[in-house]
Order: sequence, then structure tokens, then C-alpha cells
Amino acid sequence: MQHSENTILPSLEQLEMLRLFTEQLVKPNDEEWAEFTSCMYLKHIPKKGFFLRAGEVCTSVGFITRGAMRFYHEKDGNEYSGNFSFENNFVTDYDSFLTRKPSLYSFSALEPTDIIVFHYDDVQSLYNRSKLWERFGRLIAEHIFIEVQRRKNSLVFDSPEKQYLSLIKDRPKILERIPQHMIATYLGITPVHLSRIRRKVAGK
Amino acid sequence: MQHSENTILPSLEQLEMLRLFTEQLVKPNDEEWAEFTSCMYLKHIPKKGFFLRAGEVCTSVGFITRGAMRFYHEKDGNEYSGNFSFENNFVTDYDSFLTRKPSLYSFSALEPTDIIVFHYDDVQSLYNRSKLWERFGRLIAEHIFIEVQRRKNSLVFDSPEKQYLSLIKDRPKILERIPQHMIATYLGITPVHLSRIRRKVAGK
DNA sequence: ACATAACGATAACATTTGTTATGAAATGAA
DNA sequence: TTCATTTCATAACAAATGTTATCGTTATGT
Repeated sequence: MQHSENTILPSLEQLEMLRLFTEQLVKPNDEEWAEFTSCMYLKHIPKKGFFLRAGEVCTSVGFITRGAMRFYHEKDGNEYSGNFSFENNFVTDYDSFLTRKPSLYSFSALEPTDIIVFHYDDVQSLYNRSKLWERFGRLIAEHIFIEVQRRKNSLVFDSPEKQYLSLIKDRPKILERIPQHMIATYLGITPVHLSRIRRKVAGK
Repeated sequence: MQHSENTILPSLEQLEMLRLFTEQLVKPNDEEWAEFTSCMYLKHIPKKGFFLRAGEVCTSVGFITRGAMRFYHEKDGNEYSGNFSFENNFVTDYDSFLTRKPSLYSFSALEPTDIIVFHYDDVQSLYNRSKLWERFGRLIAEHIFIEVQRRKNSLVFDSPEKQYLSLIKDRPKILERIPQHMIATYLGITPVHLSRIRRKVAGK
């Protein structure tokens, strides 16, 4: 009864979203897919609700089928955004999940959000039982590594203006669905500075 | 004859370094270890020599047994450091290695450096043949993900002064073996600014 | 040993970015 | 609707950081 609050199962539509995502990386047969689905739980997070709060250990990985989440760090009463996730992406503090140490960050919903949740023990069990899911785990880790590596290099090598222009091109959902002051702290700058950049960029 | 320039085999001492590193993650039996060692090549890079140049695809992963490497990005005739690696660590543009696209970065040796090299096809073949090496690949990807994720969050959430203090505590080798102007660009600041931070920190 | 280059501290000044405050428009709740 | 809240732009000023140059020291190569 460990996961009693999450024992609602995902809908066929939600399952299909995850299946399409998964098949970009591996091709599970029916048995393997059954193993996978057998450890899913559905979780709904209302707007302003939390997936994880700073200080807690992140014990699960979530696949977002609807909504938007951000993770942020609190310092001196201010919130600094680390990243944003939307439908068809994962939400987790994978560092905390893997190391089983308390997270430094909170994850909250910016919109009503539906998540398919996998718990730590079930994930490890999939890895142990199956070469296919072991490979899936590797490919996922490689993908998120590439993503965060590019983001890190952009922070060091690119000006905030260039980062903002990249955001417009590569992640338009952020511009459309996230308030500007949150985007500013995501870029490591103040809302005032971002507003100045926008004015400068608009005049071109 | 594909790797003809690298067909020197590693010494017993170098093999032992890699074995110790590997066994922190997986426990290969003799047969598995033999598979692993059968695709190693030794490469020596003299000081100021290159492991990879911007524009080339990174076709290998290297384990450093001696020396120091940095990767950097060139812009407007200046060099901006991305990271540094020393003995008992890997050197690679894993993004370029995995995606098979040209690297944006160059990797050069700051000291005479010895590397045990694994080529792309051999690595993929290990993953296909063996569940143990597939797992090793996952664990490596998870580790470097955590590393770069923490670095990225530090860039967004911490002041340069705090990052410098963390460097002293967590990566003293960088302070001891890397020139200050390279450390500065690694922190995303100018050498002058880093010098000012050092003076401020010293006066405490 | 010598000449040269690389390194690091510092100063003076320029530029960028942050801080605080204000107001107007958009959004959300009762 | 009405009222409060959030969001964003902007201005004035302060603080942080970058730029350029100089100087003495320390490595490096021949």
C-alpha cells in the first residue's frame, strides 16, 4: 500500500503518449511493455501544487502528459528558476533520485498537471530484470546529459541576449507559457535586465 | 588498420587504474574484463597537443592515466574554458560522441598526458554484447549527468565568489594545476574579476 | 644563462547589470 | 462586474563587472 494515493491508472491516451516517447529509444515487445506499464501510477498536481519540495528525497520519476512544471531554488526569500518541463517530458530531480539524497530544489506546477509516475524500486527492478529497460535507462541518461551539458555550456559561453534568442528558437513553449520574471531567473539575470534585452531585440 | 596510430597497449599500472575506477560501478568477471581490455588503445598527447579540435566529430572516449586536459570554446580570438580533467577521469565530448556530430569545442593537454582510448564502434559493440557493460554505460551517463547538472545549477544559483570557494573545497587540483586566467573563464568571469575575488577572499 | 613569453596583481575608467520605485495593462477571484 | 493580484515596462541611481594598460614576477625554450 506504499503508493496508495497514486493508484489511479493512466488513461489509454496517456499511455499512448508515453509509448510514442519510449519507442523513439527502444522497441519493447508486449511482455516488456507489460512489465513497464505494471509499475505506473497516475498523479494529478493542481496549479501551484508540488511534485517535490526542497529537503525531500525525490523517490520517483514522472512523465508529464499534460501541464507545465518548473523547478526552482529558494534563496533570501527569492525564487530562482532552474528549468521548465511540459507534456511529453520527464519531471524529476534525477540527482536526488539516483543518489537518494534530499533535493535542494522544489518542483511546482504552473498549470494543472497530469503525470505518470514510476517509483525508485520499480525502476531499479526493471533495470535488473531486462536488458531492454537497462538500455532505455542508459539512453535516457545520455539524453538528459546532452541537454544539461548544452545548457551549461550556453551559460558559460553565450551572452544573456544570445541565450534569449536561442530560447525563442529552440524552446518557444517557454516564451508562451512561462511568466517573464521566471524566464529571467532561468537565464541567471533579473527581470529588469530581461526586459531591457527584449526592448533591444525588438528594435531589430 | 583503422586505429594504427594508437595500437600501443596500456601498461599494467594504467590498466590497474582503470580497473579500480570501473569496479566502483560494476564487477566484471574475467571474460567480461577481457572483452573490455581487448578494445583499448593507448594514446600519448604532449603538452599543448590536442585530443580533439573544434569541427571534428569525437569518435572516442578517453580515460586519463596521467596529465591534465581542458576543453574550451574559441570566440572572437579568445578562449573560454569549459572544464578540466585529470588522471582517473574521462575526457571526451560525449555530446559529439553520442550524436556523431562535429564538436564545437577543442580539447588540449595542459600537461603531458596519457590516455586509454575506446572507439565508438567498440563501445557500442560492448553495449550490445553484454548486460554488464550496458549497465556500466548507464551508470557512467548517470554520473556525468549529475556532475554537469550540479555545475549548471551552481552557475545559475551561486555568485562567482561562492563558486570559487566551492572550487577550492571540491576541486583543489584545478587551483593547483590550472592557470588562473583559465579558471576565470571557466567561472564565466574575466581574469581581472577573479583576481579581485581572490583578494577579497584572502582578506578573511 | 639568457631572452622571451606567460602569468598574476592592480589601477583607472567604461560599460553592463542590479536595485528600487512607479505606473499601466492584463489576469484572476469573489 | 469590481477589486486585488500579477505581470511587465521603464526610469534613476547604485553596484558589480569588464576593458585596457602597466608592472613585477615566474616559467619556458634555446
